[in-house]
Amino acid sequence: MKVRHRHDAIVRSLRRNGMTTIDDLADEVGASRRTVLRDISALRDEGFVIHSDVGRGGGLQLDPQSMQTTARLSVPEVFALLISVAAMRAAGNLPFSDLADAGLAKIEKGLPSDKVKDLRAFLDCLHIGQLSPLQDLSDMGPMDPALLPVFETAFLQRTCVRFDYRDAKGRRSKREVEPQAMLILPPLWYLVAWDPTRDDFRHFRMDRISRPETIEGQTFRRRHVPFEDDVCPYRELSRKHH
Amino acid sequence: MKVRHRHDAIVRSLRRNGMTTIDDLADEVGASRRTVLRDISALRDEGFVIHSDVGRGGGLQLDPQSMQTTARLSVPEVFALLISVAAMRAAGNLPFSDLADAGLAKIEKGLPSDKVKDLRAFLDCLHIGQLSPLQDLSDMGPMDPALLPVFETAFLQRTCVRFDYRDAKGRRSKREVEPQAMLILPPLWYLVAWDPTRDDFRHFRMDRISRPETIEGQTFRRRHVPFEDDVCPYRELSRKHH
DNA sequence: GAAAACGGTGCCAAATTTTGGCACCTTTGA
DNA sequence: TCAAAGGTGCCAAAATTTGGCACCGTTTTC
Repeated sequence: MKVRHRHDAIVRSLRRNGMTTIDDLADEVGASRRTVLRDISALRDEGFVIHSDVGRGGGLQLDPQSMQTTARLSVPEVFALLISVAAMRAAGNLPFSDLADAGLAKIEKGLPSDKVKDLRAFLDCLHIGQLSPLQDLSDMGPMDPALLPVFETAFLQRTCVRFDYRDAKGRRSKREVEPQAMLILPPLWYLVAWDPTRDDFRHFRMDRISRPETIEGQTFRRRHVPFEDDVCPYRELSRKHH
Repeated sequence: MKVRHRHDAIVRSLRRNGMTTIDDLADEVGASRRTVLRDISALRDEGFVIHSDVGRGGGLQLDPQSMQTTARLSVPEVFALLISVAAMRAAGNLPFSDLADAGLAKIEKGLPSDKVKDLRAFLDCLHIGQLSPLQDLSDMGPMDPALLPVFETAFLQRTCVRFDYRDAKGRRSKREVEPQAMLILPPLWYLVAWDPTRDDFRHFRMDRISRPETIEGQTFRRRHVPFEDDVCPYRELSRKHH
């Protein structure tokens, strides 16, 4: 029997019986007394609160208050948490990131609404870079509020997107691209997209995009976006865009 | 690395990259090609839908709609999430902080009250400064992975900690201190601790700490750490440490 | 048509983790 | 005082996981 399953069995038994002894548990799950003790210890590490009464007539009791993670989070809340943790990881060298990730994975799983999946698909394409100390933030403009819904659709359903773009020198152009990823270099947001007419990746500062719209019925394949680890190979490009 | 964690890492990577090859995955999670293949197989058994394109130019793709299982959030995971959100709020340039806070508040309600008190107490000890543009990051070393569990225990249970420290001039010393706060000046982390033998606060760069261990049974009282608002009065000190 | 870049399988020895047994400790109720 | 309870440290045996290796079948590229 797998460890995981045995742990589950122990928790179930504790829930059911209220009070149990280690030997009974060992008997029930078919493991040795020593192993059950180890399991109990592991469960405590995981956060289960298990009271133990030592001495004759004693036993184990699972605190029913422990491990209640029945939090019903709203979709925007989960979304916000996801971004927090992604940003945290991107900052680098932060302890506990793995734990936070693991926790979020569980939260997600507890919220099986379609809307969450939509947002998640959107977030899957999110790359968050290091804060650039030399960044010039002065010309960061507001983002078009229509962007988010359009790109949500784009990332979830892989539909192409059309928009107007104004580059660093103020030149305007019309684009039709395949959105492949989002790149966040706080506080700037970029869209990384494959441009079929140029047959190459291009990236667009989100606050320079206007009049975005979904191109109905025109879908695309995902490509390998050339990111290396968490380091942003577009650093030079983004600087150029400033 | 535990199997379960590797599986999570793989799912995360698949989500992030959209399209990946097995060799890339193996590289990323630090396992062999064969092991990753086995993991993929296991994930498929668990219900994840992973499409594979064989042949040159092919790769793996995770169906974002694919199944998710039940949730069980552990206290350390909530702990990690709290830190993430606190860090993000301090960074100041990402939206959605309020939402993330609201979400976490809901999660907290599900935990036993004493745990929440501990978590809050820890958060109170977390000070996150602004990124200094002039920061010299060149000598930031890797943190000892043993630090995390030791300091988690220290902050949650108020146990003293023993470790070796190497200061800016390379001098080594042994320390036994009471961890009072964590100071984050991205990307540097400092431990702010009361040193009983010196009868004063000392701070330690996390990446210069080695061989950390919990001093079993020796606990301490919290003290008032002399921070003012979110500004770090140790700025000079930390610079001295660079 | 050959080579290269993909995913995938079977097998086995080595590495790693888990397990069970044992001795022994402390606490508690009868 | 004794028996029944939880708990720890240690170690060798058992089980599982891992990493090579050889080899297959596709598909794209040259």
